[in-house]
Amino acid sequence: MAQRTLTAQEVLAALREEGRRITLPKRAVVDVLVASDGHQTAEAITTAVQREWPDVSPSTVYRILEELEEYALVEHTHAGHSAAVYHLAGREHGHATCEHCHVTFEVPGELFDRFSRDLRVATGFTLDRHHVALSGLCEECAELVG
Amino acid sequence: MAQRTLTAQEVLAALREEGRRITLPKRAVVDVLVASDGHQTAEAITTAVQREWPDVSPSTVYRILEELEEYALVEHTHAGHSAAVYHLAGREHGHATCEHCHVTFEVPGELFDRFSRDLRVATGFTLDRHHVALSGLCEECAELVG
DNA sequence: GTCAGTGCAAACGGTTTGCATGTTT
DNA sequence: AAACATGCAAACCGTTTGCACTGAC
Repeated sequence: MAQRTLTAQEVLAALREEGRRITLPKRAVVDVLVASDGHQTAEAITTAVQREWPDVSPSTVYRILEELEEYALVEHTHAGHSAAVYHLAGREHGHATCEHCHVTFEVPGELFDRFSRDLRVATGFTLDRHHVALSGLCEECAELVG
Repeated sequence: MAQRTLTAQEVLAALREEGRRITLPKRAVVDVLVASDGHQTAEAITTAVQREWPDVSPSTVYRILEELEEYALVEHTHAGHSAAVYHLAGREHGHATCEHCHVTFEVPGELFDRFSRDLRVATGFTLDRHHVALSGLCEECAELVG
């Protein structure tokens, strides 16, 4: 897996190489993903795209995100009951979502290594550290909420 | 936190003590939870209840589960994109859901201890080991899927 | 010109809610 | 009798899908 996130050009080039067409909505979605380089819901991505291109529809954004995931250019993560968050593929990491402020943080992949091994030995379960976010409280909210 | 799961009588007694009324649907839901002692979706609980009491409605089951959670008699856990699973409060444990067969397993609480500490030290994040299930592959599916 | 990609609107699964009725206390 | 709890149906949110049209190649 790559050690840095991709650029817009790299993402579009990869799509072209797979024989997919490059369209305005795709450029817009990729631009939003690259610009924010964060973990955003499909709705947030749609809103950001629509600021510049108001008639790009939510369903198109979902289809584009799905297409990007198919070629491992984007990944999504689920956090509790809330909407999935999407981000460019790149650094290997896990996720942790604050139950109070609902922000999703990255967690360095190495932190999972020992836990992942212990878990497999004890239970036979192979951890996918990426696809579901850990749940809990971020530092600020832990102080507030107790 | 208690070290064993509750009995139906204990659950109903706790509700009564809180001034809630004991109704047929509540008895039925609690019976299903006690009988299976597993991790079930609201839909599965509803179906089980309806085998004996066909006109208990799904919304009532949701409301009862919510009420039981309010008094910490039941807990629910999210696993990826799928429906939440509910179970009686009791043993302290985490959850792991197989991405392939969608079964949710319990993970002994102690397994999380070191990871939880490392995570807090490294990132400031306080893990809630219960509310979101780990994601990955169970032993059988890992063999099948690779 | 062809076909992948799009916008729209409707459907979806899981869950919540408003309201009139029924049942526990 | 007075709350509280229920059933039903409709609404909800995030997401997916069918369809006719548009625009990249």
